Amino acid sequence: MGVVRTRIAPSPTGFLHIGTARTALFNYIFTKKYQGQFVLRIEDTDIERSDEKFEMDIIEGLKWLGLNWDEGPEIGGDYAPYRQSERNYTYAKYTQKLLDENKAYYCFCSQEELEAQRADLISEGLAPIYSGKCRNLSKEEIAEKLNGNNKYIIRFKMPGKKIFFDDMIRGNLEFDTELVGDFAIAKNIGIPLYNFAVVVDDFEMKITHIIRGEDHISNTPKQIALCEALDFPILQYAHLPLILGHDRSKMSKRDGATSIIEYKKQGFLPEAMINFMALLGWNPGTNKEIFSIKELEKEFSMERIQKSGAIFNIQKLESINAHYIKKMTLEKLADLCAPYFKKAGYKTNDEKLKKIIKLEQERIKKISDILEIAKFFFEPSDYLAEILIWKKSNKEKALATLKDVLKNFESVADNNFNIQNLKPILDILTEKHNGAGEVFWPLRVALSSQESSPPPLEIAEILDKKETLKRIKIAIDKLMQI
RNA sequence: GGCCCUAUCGUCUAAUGGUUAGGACGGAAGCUUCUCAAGCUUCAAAUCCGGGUUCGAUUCCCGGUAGGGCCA
Repeated sequence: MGVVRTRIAPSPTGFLHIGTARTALFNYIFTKKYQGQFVLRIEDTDIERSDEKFEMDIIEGLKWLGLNWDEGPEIGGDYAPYRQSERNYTYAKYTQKLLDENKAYYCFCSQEELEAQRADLISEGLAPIYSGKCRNLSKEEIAEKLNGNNKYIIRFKMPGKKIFFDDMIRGNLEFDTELVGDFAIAKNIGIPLYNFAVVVDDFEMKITHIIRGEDHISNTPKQIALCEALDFPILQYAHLPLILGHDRSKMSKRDGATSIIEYKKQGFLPEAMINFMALLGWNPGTNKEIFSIKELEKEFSMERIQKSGAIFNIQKLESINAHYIKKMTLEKLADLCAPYFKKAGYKTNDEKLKKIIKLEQERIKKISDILEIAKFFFEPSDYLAEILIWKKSNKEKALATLKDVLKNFESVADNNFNIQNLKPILDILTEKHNGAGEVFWPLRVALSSQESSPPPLEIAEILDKKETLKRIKIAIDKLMQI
């Protein structure tokens, strides 16, 4: 394969959603595999709907995922600018060329007229294409209408023929352009419409491979026809299957976050997102499921991309995320968790934090889970006295064991208050009270204020002697009141 | 409405013209000194339908059906 140049070309009319992120990923790993260049181009031709905040979100999201580009709006490159709104002179040049060569024409048909035609054609069961009314206006007619300030658009003269292309994922695809008709390419000389701007930019930016969503398949024949008219080379196309919502339709808000940054906020790790997205539509052909981005760069192949759409399944994402959390070093995980405690107003130190993280590491699926699952270390919550009683036990026994534990713990020196020294005590009490449940359960609930938690001694050590005794006393008081 | 794409457990997917149709997530059960989590073991769960081609089709072909996409 020669030089590979790819691009991700999002419109800043919305946040970076999972589909665009996944397309970016496939472009990125494909490009890296062939040591090519990856370009970010902002397609902001729709000025009304484009917003800088969306562009920022897109850039932030891609960077967070680690999908760095070699050329783009904020870093420049040989083919700058990389924002379509700044490239009007380029589009104007090619629009004029098509007009001069009689490959495009002014169309003065009104919106109402066009819609009426469409409706007619559809009701007759025909393809809703443009009639070609303005195709052969004379120079005089055009000049007259232009002078008369008539509203117009510029249409491309679609050659009536079949267009074939070889999709890297789907194989040979054939389209009859008779069924497409003369489509609009520009609102004005310098104001291009989607298909035209894409073709011009991909040529100007020397893109070689277009890897994009399946939703662009039917745009491809239009773009190829434009390439032919402009004497541009035909590029390699690869159309990725779509990411679907729970009901197999397009992803909507209730199927997941609107922005990739939302996943970051929810505590997903970028490496998990990458891994998950890669598996949505691609597989290595082996049972291996965990891939770093570097491994993907090596093992990725277009041949193994799926043809059918994939439903976005957050549980799978969570399980992959949990995997990466388990593999993470304590230091790194602590760094990621610390802000959640800080935000909640809990003061901690490195040592305590690491102990907590070590204990909870295998219990969280997302970083954000840490606060909910570990806040009891900082402040006990109120709980029902009844939950102190083990299901196979009763109030009297719970009270007796807690009192016993309290008495024995009190005798341990402050600086010896750790698992190692506490365990023998619990072993003796377990024997004395006929079963681990009789001792572990009430103590654990007393320390954690909840029915499910890590084991009691691990908690006690982190809490320290003073806090442990305090919580046991509270539990005893609670039991006495029922 | 036209055109295009797609079809394997609930989900993501593997496989091959001949397999007990494999794995993962999720689910169920069990084991692991109380609970949770993790880990391990086990179980349930799929080739859309109908025709061909073939000794044999989940796989190749055709037609349906369903879903999706684009055309505004």
